[in-house]
Amino acid sequence: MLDQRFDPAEAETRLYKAWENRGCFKPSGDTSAQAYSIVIPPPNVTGVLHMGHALNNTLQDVLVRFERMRGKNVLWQAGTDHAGIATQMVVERQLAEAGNESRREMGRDAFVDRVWAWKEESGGAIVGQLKRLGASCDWSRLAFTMGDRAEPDNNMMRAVTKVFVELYKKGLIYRDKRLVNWDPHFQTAISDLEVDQREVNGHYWHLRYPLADGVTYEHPVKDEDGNVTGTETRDYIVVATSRPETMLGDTGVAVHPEDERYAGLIGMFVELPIVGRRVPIIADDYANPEKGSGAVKITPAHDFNDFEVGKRAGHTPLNILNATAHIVDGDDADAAGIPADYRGLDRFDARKKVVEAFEGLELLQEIENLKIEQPFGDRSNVVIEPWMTDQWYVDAKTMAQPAIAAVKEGKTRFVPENWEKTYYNWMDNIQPWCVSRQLWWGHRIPAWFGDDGKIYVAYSEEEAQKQAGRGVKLKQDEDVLDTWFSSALWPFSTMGWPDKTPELDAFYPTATLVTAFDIIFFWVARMMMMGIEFMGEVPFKDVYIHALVLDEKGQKMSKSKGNVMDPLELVNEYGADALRFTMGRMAGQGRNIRLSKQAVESNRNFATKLWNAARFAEMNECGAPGEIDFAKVTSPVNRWVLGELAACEAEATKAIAEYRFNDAAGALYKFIWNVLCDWYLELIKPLLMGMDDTAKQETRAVCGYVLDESLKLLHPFMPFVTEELWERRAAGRVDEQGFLMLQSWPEYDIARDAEADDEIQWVIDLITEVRSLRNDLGVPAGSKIPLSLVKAGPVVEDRAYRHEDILKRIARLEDIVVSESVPDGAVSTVVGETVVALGIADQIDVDEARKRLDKEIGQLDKDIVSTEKKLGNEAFVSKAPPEIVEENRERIVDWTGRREKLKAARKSLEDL
RNA sequence: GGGCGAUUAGCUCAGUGGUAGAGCACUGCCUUCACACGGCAGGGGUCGCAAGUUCGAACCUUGCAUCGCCCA
Repeated sequence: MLDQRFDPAEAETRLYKAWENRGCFKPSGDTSAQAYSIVIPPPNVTGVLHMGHALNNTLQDVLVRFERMRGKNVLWQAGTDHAGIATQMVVERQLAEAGNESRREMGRDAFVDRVWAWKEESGGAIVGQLKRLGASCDWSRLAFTMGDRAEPDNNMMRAVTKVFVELYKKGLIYRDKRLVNWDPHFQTAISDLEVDQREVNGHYWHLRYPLADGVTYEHPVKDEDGNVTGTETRDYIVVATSRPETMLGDTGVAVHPEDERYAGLIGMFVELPIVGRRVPIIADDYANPEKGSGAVKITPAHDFNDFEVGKRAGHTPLNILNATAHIVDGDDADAAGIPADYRGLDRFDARKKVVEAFEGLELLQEIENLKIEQPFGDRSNVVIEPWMTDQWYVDAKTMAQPAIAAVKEGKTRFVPENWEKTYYNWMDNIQPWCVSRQLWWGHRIPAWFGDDGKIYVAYSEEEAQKQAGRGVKLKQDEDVLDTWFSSALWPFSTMGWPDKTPELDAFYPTATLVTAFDIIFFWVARMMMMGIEFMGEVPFKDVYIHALVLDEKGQKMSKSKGNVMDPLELVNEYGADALRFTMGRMAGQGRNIRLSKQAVESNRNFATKLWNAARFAEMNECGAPGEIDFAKVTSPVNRWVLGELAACEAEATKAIAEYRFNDAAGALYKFIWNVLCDWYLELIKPLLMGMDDTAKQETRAVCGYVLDESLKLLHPFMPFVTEELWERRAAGRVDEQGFLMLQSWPEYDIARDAEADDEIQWVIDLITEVRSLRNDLGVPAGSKIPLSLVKAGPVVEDRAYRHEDILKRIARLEDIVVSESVPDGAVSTVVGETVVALGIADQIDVDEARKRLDKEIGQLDKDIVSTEKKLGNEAFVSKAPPEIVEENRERIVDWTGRREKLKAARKSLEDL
């Protein structure tokens, strides 16, 4: 006997282990079957499972379980990435907390050893968490972007080296000095995508730069309303800046070429305070006349826009900051003319000192308070500096072209389609991809600097030495590659590339990539470029972009807002199935998911409902019949439910195949709860308890069959409760037939039986109508009442006879008779074509009954009038499709008939 | 400023030209032999606003408003 409820905590780990131990997650290896593969977006090795992962992996698991059941040879490739900065940060923090020597003190090799040790010990906790969720990845192939340390020659490492070397040979990787986003905390370049633009309270300091050579000009003066009232003579020009310290590196002041105020100053010079440098006033469109004073200081070495302006004007950038964001010392300081007392100052101290100096010189015109956008490192949380350094770049612009074409040609398809635009937008404006990072944890760049001043890129130091020739001393580049460089190879490196492997033959290109939109830039684009370049084929056919998971108010979950929901807590409380089904039901295309505990709870209830349906089946000996021959099923209710089952299967199958997860989950929910539990199980109770043995056997078989089939259909979404029931419903079944997760996805040889459908629908309508009347009129729930079918024809009489037991049972009827007229003391209504009379007048408020009828008659009046009006419209009749016109005509006939009968019923109440 | 999207019942959302829907919440009744994590029955919406196209618009077009996200 089944317990009253499913116990997820007990069953989930047990079932998961059983699946894993029997190798259910591995590809079937059936090479005659169609291959289906998904590579997991590798979670960060330092990561913990968040809602985004829960959604992402639930959807992948639904697809993978579905396709496995459909008989495909399925690989869901698992793995994690090494997350350069994040991991290095974790280990550095540990060192600091333990009071150990720092990274720099212990040296590179020791530190990297330490990171590997951490990775082996506590990295990849998220793998265990994915298992809790039920993710059926092939863990035996668990990959890591840096490969297996015990095997230094592993393919993951070789893949990265090969890609770097070959791209370099093709000129698609090069070294360049440009501005990068520099993280002064980690002292490394980071990508645009790792920079958070945050709005913070800041200031605009309006600084007066004295004009050189005694030049003056007339500057317009405005009154409070902004009207120009006159001019004043100025021997300075005002620039506004949120970063006054950068003035030490200014190379000019820019004004808009059409800004009349400053037209006469173009070509003149200012004399920079503090550093005493003469710099030119130039014309450039970048200066915005509307913003601040309209004049903007230009610091090419420390601002991306200024860099471009400086380049146009031919200025040499002056670097004033070092790697830790302190003012430079030495040659750079000399070049910029930085006074001794500024050298070595922290950037924020320097800012104070510059402002004080301007104040002292009476050159500080104004301090404006306002919100400014400031760049922060998403890992370090410090302000990012644009900084000039030598870095390695991938020529993304060139590599993007075939990647763009592949989507245009439909080789890769975005679902939903509109994400193509985001992809194109990003790809069309793609910047050189800076792939070097000043970190120790990662793939060391295979480049060697010779003492001959040349760079040698090679597979190994030996090879580099060969290139350089004897006598040249080589030193390998200290830097490592961006984590995304190796992640970009994921769809083929995880399958063994650069070696030729059976996996690559079978599973590349992958079928689908499942990811959130914020990863389109990070990852999808880069995999496209690398996949096409090295495999000659796109890495995936479909890219399914799913929603973001927000809190119930629609806000992004974040630690600082304190609205983070932990998926594992929800799994513990409600079970993995409940969370998964919630994700599935809410995963509509193009919509974000607002997750609430309540939603998860209601889906847990759904699991309980299913469980209890199985419990009912067990109590009534509805076992597991295996197959059912639809042609031999005779009872209308059984033929009806089989038709409903087949319709549900068709809808669910189509929906999953089209990534409409919410539609699939919705169809299953409706079928199992509203069709199977609400009606079918109720309708068959008399058959199961009755004396007709043939009908009983048929019903037991159909009920058991429909239940087992429901388990199959629901399995991709709710793997645990369905697997548990699969086993519990038929002892020993798993040993004989295998797990539910390995059963074949249903394909039915079942047609809808219109006659059975009509009949059951009539029964449902009658029951519903009687219940509604009873409730509305306050008939006591327990009282049994007589029902008359007035002037019922043979079809209705037949149905009433056939379903007498169930009608009596759930409509609480005393008896059912066919009569010539509405009996005295009866209140009537209409079901289908038939007037149905209930002998309840003595138990109810007759006024209520009259009101109820009046209301419905009134509604019909309105509907009939509006439809008649429509049909009276010549334009409608002549232009609308004939079937629509016909539909409206039929509607009028139906409604009028119904109205007449209701009016008669109303009349019969007059006398009471 | 550019792009994308949203606006339908109290809440979360389906619904892409033909009688406005679901889940949750709410109200009433019911502890009936699968399930109170339940059953039954109800109430509740001029589909953001305006104009247009159309016989007919929640749906198509345009404009506006509000909100969200991404990019600059």
